[in-house]
Amino acid sequence: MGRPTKENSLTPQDVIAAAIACLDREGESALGVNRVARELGIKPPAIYKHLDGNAALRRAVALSIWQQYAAWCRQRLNGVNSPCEMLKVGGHATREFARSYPPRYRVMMQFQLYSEDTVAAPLIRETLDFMRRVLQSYDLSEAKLIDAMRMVNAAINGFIAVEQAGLLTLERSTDASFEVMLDALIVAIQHIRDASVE
Amino acid sequence: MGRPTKENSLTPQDVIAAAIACLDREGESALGVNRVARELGIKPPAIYKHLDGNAALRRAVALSIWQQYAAWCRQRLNGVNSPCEMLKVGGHATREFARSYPPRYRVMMQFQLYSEDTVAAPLIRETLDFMRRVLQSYDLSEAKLIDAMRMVNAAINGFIAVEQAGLLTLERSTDASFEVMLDALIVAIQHIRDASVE
DNA sequence: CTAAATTAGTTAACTTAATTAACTAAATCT
DNA sequence: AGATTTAGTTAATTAAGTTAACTAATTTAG
Repeated sequence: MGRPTKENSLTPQDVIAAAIACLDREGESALGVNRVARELGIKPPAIYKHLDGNAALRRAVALSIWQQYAAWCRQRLNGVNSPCEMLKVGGHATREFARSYPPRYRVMMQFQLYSEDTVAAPLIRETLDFMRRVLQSYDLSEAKLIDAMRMVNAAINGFIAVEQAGLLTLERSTDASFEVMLDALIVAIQHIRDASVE
Repeated sequence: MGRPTKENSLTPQDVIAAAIACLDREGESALGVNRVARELGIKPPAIYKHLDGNAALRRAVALSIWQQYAAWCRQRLNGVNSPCEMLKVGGHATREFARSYPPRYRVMMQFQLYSEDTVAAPLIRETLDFMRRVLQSYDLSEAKLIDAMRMVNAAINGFIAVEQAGLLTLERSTDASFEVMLDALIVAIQHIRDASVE
């Protein structure tokens, strides 16, 4: 039985969307050519007409999620102007994204970036660039700005990773701990600014 | 071809050690029953006499790595007494462990802890308990102590995760950024201590 | 000291996933 | 209308995980 009409035929975007649907419903192990083909009602080899195998599928999904995350943050940061507020809103936006779509967050974070990667590198750099703009208002030297970016990024994503791994079992609200951390990070940034360069 | 003498027969520990050897040499994808059986010179089904399949193997490996990490940190912290130094030494020890054995670090961190887990939970809790002892000398209330633990843990492990994902590509020494972060965290802890409880 | 019971391994067979190759027929282009 | 493209197909290969049935060396009990 041949192929359906062209209008009904799939695009790489359709495949990626189906993969993300599987991912959301069944977790990372569902992110495979066979599972996604079943989701789309086609046979596994047909996937190869749109994306070159499992690795390419994973990569395309990760890039798509990075874009979703960028849009998610952009929307929430719209209209926020004070650097301190931007940092907090950005932190909450990231955590909210991770809590809304845990498997997407995991795939996004596990994505291995190779510096030669001419598609992924600019996308991810751009996504993180808003943080640079936020921190720029703290009037830091270039090296200190990078240090601050790395710290904030590490703390926020590290918190979320630990939280999602189920390692925050102590008797204390994780929401409150996160809020306290964001405040403490702002103080830490100021410390980096004021520290003498050794 | 029956079985070898009992003295030559394998133990679960042997299987775990072989699995970690595969992991170190070939990365996470080598962490499977078949690959490990080949490493040991036996057939895949024989693994099941020692560990109940792939999931159990992964779990046992993760727990073993947690223990190695605990020993690694204990050794480096031996003799260090000032809380500030302990925090820094602990941070460096963790990063050094991750850089020495990247796949082990990844497996350890990806290990999903379920609170019902009566074997893993105490082990991991105990491993992180030294941090509690360090922070206790900062004289924090219980809630603040938990907040500080979560922040320090998040920042250190987040930094390492981002570093290992290859996302630290900017023109700035990652060693220096890490050092700056540890100093800033100490200030952040003091801020948590001094902050009024809202 | 022999006979029974254990048990660490085996082989054989099944399932599922990824992948490649060869094929088919609908849609498009001249 | 006929040639070409191409989105799908089926068939076959490889590899991993798993289960079941078997085997023979070791241990243990009588």
